[in-house]
Amino acid sequence: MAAPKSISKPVRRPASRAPGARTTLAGLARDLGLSQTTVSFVLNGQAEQRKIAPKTAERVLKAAADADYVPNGLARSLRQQRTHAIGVVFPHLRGDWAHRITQGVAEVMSRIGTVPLIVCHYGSGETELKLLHSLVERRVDGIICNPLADGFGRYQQVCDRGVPLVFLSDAPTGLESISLAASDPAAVTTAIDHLLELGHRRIAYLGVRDNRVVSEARFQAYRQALADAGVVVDEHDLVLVDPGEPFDDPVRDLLARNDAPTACFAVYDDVAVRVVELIEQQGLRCPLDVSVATIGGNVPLTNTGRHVTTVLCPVEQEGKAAAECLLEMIQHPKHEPLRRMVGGGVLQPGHTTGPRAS
Amino acid sequence: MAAPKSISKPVRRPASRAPGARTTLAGLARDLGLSQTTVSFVLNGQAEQRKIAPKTAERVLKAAADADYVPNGLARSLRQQRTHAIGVVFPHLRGDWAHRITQGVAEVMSRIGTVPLIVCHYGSGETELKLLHSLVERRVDGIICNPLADGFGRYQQVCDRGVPLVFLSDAPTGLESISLAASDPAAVTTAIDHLLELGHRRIAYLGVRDNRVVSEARFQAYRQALADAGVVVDEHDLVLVDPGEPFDDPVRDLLARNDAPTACFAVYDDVAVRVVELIEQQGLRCPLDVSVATIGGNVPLTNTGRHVTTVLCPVEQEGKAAAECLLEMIQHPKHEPLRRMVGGGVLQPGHTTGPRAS
DNA sequence: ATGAAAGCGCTAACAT
DNA sequence: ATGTTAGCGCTTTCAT
Repeated sequence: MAAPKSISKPVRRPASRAPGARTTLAGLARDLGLSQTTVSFVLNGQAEQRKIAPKTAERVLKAAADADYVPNGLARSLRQQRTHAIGVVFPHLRGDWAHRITQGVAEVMSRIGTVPLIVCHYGSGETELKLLHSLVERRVDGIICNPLADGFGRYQQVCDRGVPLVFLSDAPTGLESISLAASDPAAVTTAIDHLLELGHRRIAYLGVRDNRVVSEARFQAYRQALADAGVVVDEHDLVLVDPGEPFDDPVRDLLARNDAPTACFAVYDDVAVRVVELIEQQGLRCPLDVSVATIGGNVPLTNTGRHVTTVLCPVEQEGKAAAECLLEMIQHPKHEPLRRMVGGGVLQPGHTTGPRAS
Repeated sequence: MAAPKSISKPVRRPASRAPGARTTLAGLARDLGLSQTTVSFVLNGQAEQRKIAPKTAERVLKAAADADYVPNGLARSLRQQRTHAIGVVFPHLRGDWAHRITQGVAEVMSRIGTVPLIVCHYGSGETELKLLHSLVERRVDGIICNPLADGFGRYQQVCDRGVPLVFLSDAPTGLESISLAASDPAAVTTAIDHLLELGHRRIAYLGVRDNRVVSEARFQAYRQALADAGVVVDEHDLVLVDPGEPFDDPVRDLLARNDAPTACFAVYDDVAVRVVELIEQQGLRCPLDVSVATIGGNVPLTNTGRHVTTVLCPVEQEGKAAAECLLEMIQHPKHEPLRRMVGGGVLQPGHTTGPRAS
């Protein structure tokens, strides 16, 4: 019989033990002279249920507190196949939009002890892809995403990999297989109809070529609303700038024309605010010379004395709706894609007038 | 010799196999007739280094792609003791502040393939505690946090648990042991001095009791700047509202007084914007009747025709500085606490005047 | 009322 | 050039 090479097997550490060595469940159990099972049960509040002796439970709790034990969520999630985290993917965090959305999301998710992890790709599809991949790798329980117009492949991938996905606010055409929570696009119609009712027939469109589906959808709704009213759109009244590009020059050109439009529809409320400034800088009055309408409620200013008519969107409700969709999908996989439209879009008038008699 | 109970050991599954069963490294290796080691090395781009036959490497890559293999980040992180994620904790996501901060953070972190996971507690200390705990449990590599004034215990805990922590923007007194990246508080002094130079002696303070250290710090800097100039502050000129509470009434009262102040300092730029609106609503002109100064650069409007003097903060730089601090701490633990002050605070004048001769 | 042990899916030190 | 294997720290079934 060959002599054993060594009594204690050689220990192989994945890395040199970090100096801030953390207490583990095993360590705790060893110190207490108990099994991991018992300690685990107590720490997860199952002491009663598992008939652990109250004295034992108490000892465990005390030891855990003394050692400042923090369970390793990675190990737990790996074992449970559940992270109790979701990803929320935004193209930007400007204005109050992301704030209000996530507030709605957090409210719903806190009910099941799930934390929304927010990521932001600043409009870059490449970054978005990396972030989505990272979230999938991290095995989040689901993802809420405000989609880019050209990201279909990425979103499909997420779904194929089995991660529940809900689109937020935007309704990418061609991906009806993915759930969606959004504001009713009727809000645009509300705004345009309001201007039409005031007598405007020349309503400019101020938009951004920002690669977002909502931009396109709003543009279409604008055209449709005018078409429905039998109004022909002058192509010169369409101002579409690239993201980041200032509105200054195109808007000035627009206003300087002899046949300048009598009203503007701004695709987002921050655009509206900027346009009002430009109008006033041009020595024109708002709404007397030019009326401005928009969709929003994200820029606080639009509701407080700015000369803009806003169709207020219930943004938090959108966040809640998205979160509820996702919850449904997490709890009952194998679902038809859900579509939740948040009504609302309340006209907040009073800052628009009819066109001046010329 | 006792007969073996069974050829194949009983399999114990933690849960019923999810229907969307995912490919694992083991499965891939089995299908390829290779060891996990080989597959792992190839998939981690160490094929060359480990002298894997190019043909083998190719086979592995193809199989992984075909199976749409996504590595399990939980398992990887558990093993490597590294998540390649950091937490970024905000009290709110309003305005452009969080957007600009995270842009700076992301820029730095992307260099080392680490993703910033943003969380938001909406000003609630209780929620903040939960979020910090969750991040620690999830074993993020570090945390950047814009602290609340009463959260010392929570932050100390994070540090004690061995997670690198950097404070953002705010400088909690009494926690000098924690690293910090912030804007130079000299910005407040710049603003106040500017107003003093214009001849103002009655400079109101418009602030929020929002539980943030920066609010307190700015308030103190305001008092100090005036004290240094030998100006006595009228306690009636101090307007401090609770978070969420509107400024409308207190500001109207302030302006309606016979001895109304000739200038205002607003603690944040969104406050400034609101105050200008209120001033104009009162039929006063800004800056002719009342000048307004603030610190910021987060509300786009302040720089575009609003009648406010702003000391512009290089917000992205603050984010970058915080991220660089954190990086340093992650890569070299056992560090003295770092303090990085971002200079800047460029006076953007032109919208403030001296007091009117009375 | 408590414990033993089998994994979750991956990495990496150590063979061969 | 490729394989074996011991964990990372936890949950949970089954046995006692």
